[in-house]
Amino acid sequence: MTTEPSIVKPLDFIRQIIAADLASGKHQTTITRFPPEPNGFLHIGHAKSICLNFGIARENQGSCHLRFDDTNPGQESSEYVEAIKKDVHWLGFDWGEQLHYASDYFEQLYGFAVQLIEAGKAYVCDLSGEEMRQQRGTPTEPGTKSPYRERSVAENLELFEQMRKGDFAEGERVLRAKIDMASPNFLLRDPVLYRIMHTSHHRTGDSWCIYPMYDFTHCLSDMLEGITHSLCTLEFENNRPLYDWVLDTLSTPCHPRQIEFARLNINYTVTSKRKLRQLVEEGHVLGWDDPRMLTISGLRRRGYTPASIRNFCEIIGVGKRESWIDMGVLENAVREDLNTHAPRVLAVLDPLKVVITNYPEGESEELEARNHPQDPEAGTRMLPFSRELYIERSDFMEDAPKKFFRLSLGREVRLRYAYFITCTEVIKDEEGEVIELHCSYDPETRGGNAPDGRKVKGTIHWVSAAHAPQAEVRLYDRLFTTEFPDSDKEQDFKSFLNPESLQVLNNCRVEPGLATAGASDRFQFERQGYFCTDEQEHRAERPVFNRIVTLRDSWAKVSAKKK
RNA sequence: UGGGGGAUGGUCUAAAGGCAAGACAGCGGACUCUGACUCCGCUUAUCGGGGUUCGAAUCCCUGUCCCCCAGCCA
Repeated sequence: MTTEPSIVKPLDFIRQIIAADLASGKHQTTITRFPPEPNGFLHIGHAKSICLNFGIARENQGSCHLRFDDTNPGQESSEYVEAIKKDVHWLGFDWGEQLHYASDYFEQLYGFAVQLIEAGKAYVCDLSGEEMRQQRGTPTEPGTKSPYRERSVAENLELFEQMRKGDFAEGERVLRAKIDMASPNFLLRDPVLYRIMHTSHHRTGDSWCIYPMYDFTHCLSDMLEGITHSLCTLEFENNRPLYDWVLDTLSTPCHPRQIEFARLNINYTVTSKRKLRQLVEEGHVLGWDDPRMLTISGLRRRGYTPASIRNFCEIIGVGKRESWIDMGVLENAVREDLNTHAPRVLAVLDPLKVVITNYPEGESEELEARNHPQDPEAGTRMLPFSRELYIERSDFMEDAPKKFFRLSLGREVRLRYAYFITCTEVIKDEEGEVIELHCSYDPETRGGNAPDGRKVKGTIHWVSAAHAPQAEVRLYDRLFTTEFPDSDKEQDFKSFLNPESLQVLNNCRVEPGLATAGASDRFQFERQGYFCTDEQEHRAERPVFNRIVTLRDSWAKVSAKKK
């Protein structure tokens, strides 16, 4: 990955703050962090955060820590930890030595809690969750103070230690900060710092039965790691006063600055870990890495390149207003990358047999084809040609309009890199379905050009029937039928699932070289789109391709408009 | 009826008191052995109302609309 300093891009508001902090001498370096909770797979929204945090660190020769925010053991697992590490690496980022877990700080965090109690700034509260909720107040009315708020330091210390020892049942007591029950910000109305959970943790096992809450853990973890800028999404703006309160109250040696930015939203999909998990667990998709999911692993399996995702994250920018990015922007990012890098091949997805009646039976020859039209260095390959071919069913039309630049009875087209052919006869079955075409070819046009200078308007792709391996091709469409599936108050987002988001084609025919393609190899099937061998299921005996994205198709636009 | 944020073409992002710019989408055209790519052109925006100023997207006042906050989730 390279940074291009040639074009001076305006800095986003976060980079401006960081540049100012460096310029003023407030900081000598920049240390950021990406802090996922290991309770699910990363999605495209996380990619934005990853690119931001790791990108900023790289630009400033600082570092970016990968820290797992693993304070809620019921939800979390080490499978998620491994998946997340894999995804961050795949995206092209490296945390070096800076791999951390909030659970590494449990002992220190406990010590900070004790300090807070000693300072009279925290207390053990016996209220139940329901009671606490009732006493929290409303936006306009202050909450009521807990009857346990004025316990002595000694009693709090004793109780907190008992909580740690496991003397209480789950939910029986919590540790609360003593701030202000009348604050207009609910988060300052004596928030819970620790709760009792008799649950094993994926890293600390059963050594703890009290677990710190996010607001207590996150700021202190940032502080312990010397994070300079703690970047998070907008919904944490209300948490910032609490973030600052904890660090100020404990007079910590450093005080990272929390800055909030707008999370990424993309239309026709959901970017919420909770909802993605629901799709997986309820079987609406095949797994976290289903190619229709905008998880990092789904995008990888779909065939997206890391560079295209990074580029996408750069294009969309970083700001503070809530925004919805059009799915087309993501698709365009991968097209742009693949257009320059993906080798071109011929593959027929919906085969229609063509017999070249004037081509000798039992013979074949090889024709040279370029691997990339704009890149001569990509080289060439040889394609077998013979009397029986397959073309795309949609490239033939019996009653074709004038603007249909493809095959029709009596019309001449070019077979890419091969010959001009003219359709002479249409063979149909009893139902009237076209099952075969008879065509004649012009031997003079070998390679694709006519010596007499005559032109054809259309060029279509083809494969030689005897030489083309059969393949499975999976076509993907958007997962949801509506633009904002999760913003409907009445209807569940799953009711907008697109029943046609996956279409499996079993009878595709591809050019011979594709059988030996490796796992996750990407190609452009000419005139159709970009495809990728499936990282799990592709085999030489049974090639499996996933469609990454279609090519732009202005003919589809024209023909759709006429309808 | 509290507090915290936000409003620039259809969408996203710039412009830091001085020509409202770029990308995506859309439309039209050129080119073409991919109806791809590429190239050219075009349509479309500062939430409303006041004010300050030679000059306001930007500063001030005011109104409107949208998002977030009452988990022992993060």
